[in-house]
Amino acid sequence: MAKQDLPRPTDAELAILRVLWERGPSTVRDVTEALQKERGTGYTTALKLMQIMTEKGLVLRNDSQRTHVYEAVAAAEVTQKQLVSDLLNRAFGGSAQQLVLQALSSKKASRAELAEIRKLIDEMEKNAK
Amino acid sequence: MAKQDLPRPTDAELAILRVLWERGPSTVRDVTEALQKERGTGYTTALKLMQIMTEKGLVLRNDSQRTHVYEAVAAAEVTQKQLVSDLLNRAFGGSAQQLVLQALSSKKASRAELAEIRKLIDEMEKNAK
DNA sequence: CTCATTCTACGAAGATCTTCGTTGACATTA
DNA sequence: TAATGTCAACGAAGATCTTCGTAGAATGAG
Repeated sequence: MAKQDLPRPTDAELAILRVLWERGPSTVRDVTEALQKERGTGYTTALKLMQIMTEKGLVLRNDSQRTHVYEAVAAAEVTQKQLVSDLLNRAFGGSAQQLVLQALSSKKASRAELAEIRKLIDEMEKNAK
Repeated sequence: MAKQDLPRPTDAELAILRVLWERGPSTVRDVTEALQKERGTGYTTALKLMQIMTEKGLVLRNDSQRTHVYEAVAAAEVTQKQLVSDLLNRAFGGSAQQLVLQALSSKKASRAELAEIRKLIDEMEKNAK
């Protein structure tokens, strides 16, 4: 039990999770290099963040080798869903419709994306009671 | 010019903005009472937050009366769009489609809501090139 | 005018976030 | 084995967030 007690990741933590989601299990060096470009993150900074994330349970550390290997505990989809749900409650009063509206208009989706979303809605209507 | 330089509101700040959006221009006392119930926010806490928000430019203060009246600078929709766009970039690599998917599945929308969203997509498809 | 009430201002405390310098352990290689 | 480089651990500094105690100014009642 327990499993969904993961705290909301901070901005810097989320950046690290994104690297882990993309690369799979990685070392501090790997993550640092990935973040070096987009944020200029230094090695000890990434290390410290990943140590804290280990304490929080956001990542898992394999220290059987001298060079530790970290991996995200929750899959991208799980964390993303949590973040959306959180934003939904904090800023939209729970109205998924409003959020979807803002999401679609903030970054105008392509025709193909719209079609995909429409397909999704069809599915949901079928499954809705 | 300038106008969209508003910083991302923190959790506590967002709670205050939600009250201002709902009630319109309000006093510290008004806001405190609204937040007292859902968060147990005290008077000086709300006051301090609103003072900080004034400095940040998130709210406007009318101090022509002894009891100051505050109002949100940005309409709900503007701030919401910013928050969604922000989350989109931080957690979804810019894929609006993925975000919409998570939003719809996290809080299963009602049949009516789904219909609304579908209508929205129809509009967007029409306007898309 | 005096007292009690209501308000804003100020500052500080504790928590969290982010960054990084330093240290000592370990590994590689010359 | 001695020198060099890589790594995790630790602590601390500065920033921001959140809360609230206290003080002083304005207002209204008696």
